[in-house]
Amino acid sequence: MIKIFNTLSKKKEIFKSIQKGQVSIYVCGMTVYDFCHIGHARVMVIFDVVRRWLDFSGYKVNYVRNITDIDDKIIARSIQNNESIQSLTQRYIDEMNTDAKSLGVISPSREPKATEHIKDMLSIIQILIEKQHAYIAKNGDIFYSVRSFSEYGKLSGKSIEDLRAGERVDIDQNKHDELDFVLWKSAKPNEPNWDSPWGRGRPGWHIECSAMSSHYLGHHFDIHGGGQDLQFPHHENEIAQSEAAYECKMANYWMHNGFVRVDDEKMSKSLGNFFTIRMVLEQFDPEVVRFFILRAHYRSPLNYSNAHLDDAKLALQRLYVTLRGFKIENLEVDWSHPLALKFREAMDDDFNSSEAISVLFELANEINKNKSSTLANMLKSLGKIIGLLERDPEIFLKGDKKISLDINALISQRNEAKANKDFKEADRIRSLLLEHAVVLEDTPQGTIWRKE
RNA sequence: GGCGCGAUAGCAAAAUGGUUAUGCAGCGGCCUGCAAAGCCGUAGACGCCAGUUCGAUUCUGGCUCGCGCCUCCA
Repeated sequence: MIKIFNTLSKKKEIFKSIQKGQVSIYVCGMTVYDFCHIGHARVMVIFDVVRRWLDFSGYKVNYVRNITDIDDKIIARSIQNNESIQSLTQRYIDEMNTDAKSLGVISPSREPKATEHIKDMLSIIQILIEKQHAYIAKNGDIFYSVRSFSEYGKLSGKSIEDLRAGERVDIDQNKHDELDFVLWKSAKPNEPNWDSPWGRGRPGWHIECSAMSSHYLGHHFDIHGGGQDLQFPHHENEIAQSEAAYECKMANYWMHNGFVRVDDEKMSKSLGNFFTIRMVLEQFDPEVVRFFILRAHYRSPLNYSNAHLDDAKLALQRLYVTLRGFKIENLEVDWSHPLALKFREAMDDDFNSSEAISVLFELANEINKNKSSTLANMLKSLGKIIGLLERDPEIFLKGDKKISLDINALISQRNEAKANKDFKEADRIRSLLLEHAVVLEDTPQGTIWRKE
């Protein structure tokens, strides 16, 4: 029995899918005009684990994560770069996929692009106009009439009156009401545009998700996810569009992940305090980054710093050191084992990967005590379910970067020195290796090494 | 101004109305030529003030501080 914290009710609810044995998930993905940062990594990894856990739990998962490939920032960047929008967005889609792959994120079932669904957007807009939830303004833009949707604000807990009281800038004079948002922008010179019944133009920000989610998952689907910052206005507006157009509930469960922070401030493009995934991976193993993300609960804020990544690295090393030397072939888990059960209960309880990972350490302790290959097998199998511990421990522990020293030769020399009781020489060699971040371990089976 | 979230040991981070979270770091031991890894033991916590309760870190109220959304943002 899986429980999910639903933003709509602000409570954990028992998950029940619309169709037995199947789950439909829509997650708002990236706007592709730059490299992804660690905040994007968090969304990708968290919903990757959600889909993996649902899949593991026996559901057939249909997971859609969209790509926004047309918006103001993309247009601005394309002009700035003197690069076509098509080339710019494709370039960053490729970069995003590279990052996702290195973080162990399984590709979604579908990754639709906004520009491939203009027709779907136009048809919703048409319905909204017919149902008088949208209107054509004097300048040709089409706006959604927020006050026409009585449930507006139900996701984010905002009331229309409070919003009016807020400080808003640059109110578009074409709007009937300052809260209204744009569905379709009439064409402007030097901007990409598409044909529509109301003249050429391009879509507003929110309509693409209403269009694509209904296209791939239907008017009513199970889970809608994204970063906390999308709760308002983006997801609120999606609900307004979809539910007004189709007259049914859009998604049963809304999931929002917490922010990545830097020095207790939200990591964001506008603050400029972001670290791209690419930058971080220059210093840290991608699995360390994934582990770092999953070690915190998905709804909690996650403070980013090198020290915290170092900490995550040491922790993950412990698990791999534990796994070292075991031959693992069978990946079946014995779910009657108390620790396996504890892992499962943690994941069932709103995807508590933090608690689930703590179980991995409890297992590691048992394995180190008893050298149990059954438990080692369990450790690796549980890790695999959430996309961790899948590599050969030797490869993780030794790293894939070339080391300029001949480690094996130096180990032999040291062993010779040790045999001659020349401990000064033995320690000199060990220090030399340590300067290159190579740590030696003398075990009953001989001397082995790993990267620091 | 409106709405919401959080405050856990040196750091990070979960759960929980009474029983060891977990990882790193610390201390004492075992192992080792010495280390490393591992094991055993140990210390250290629930922002402040009230209330409910036999008992609260956990529930309720107030306060303080921090953060987020209300404008593009995962």
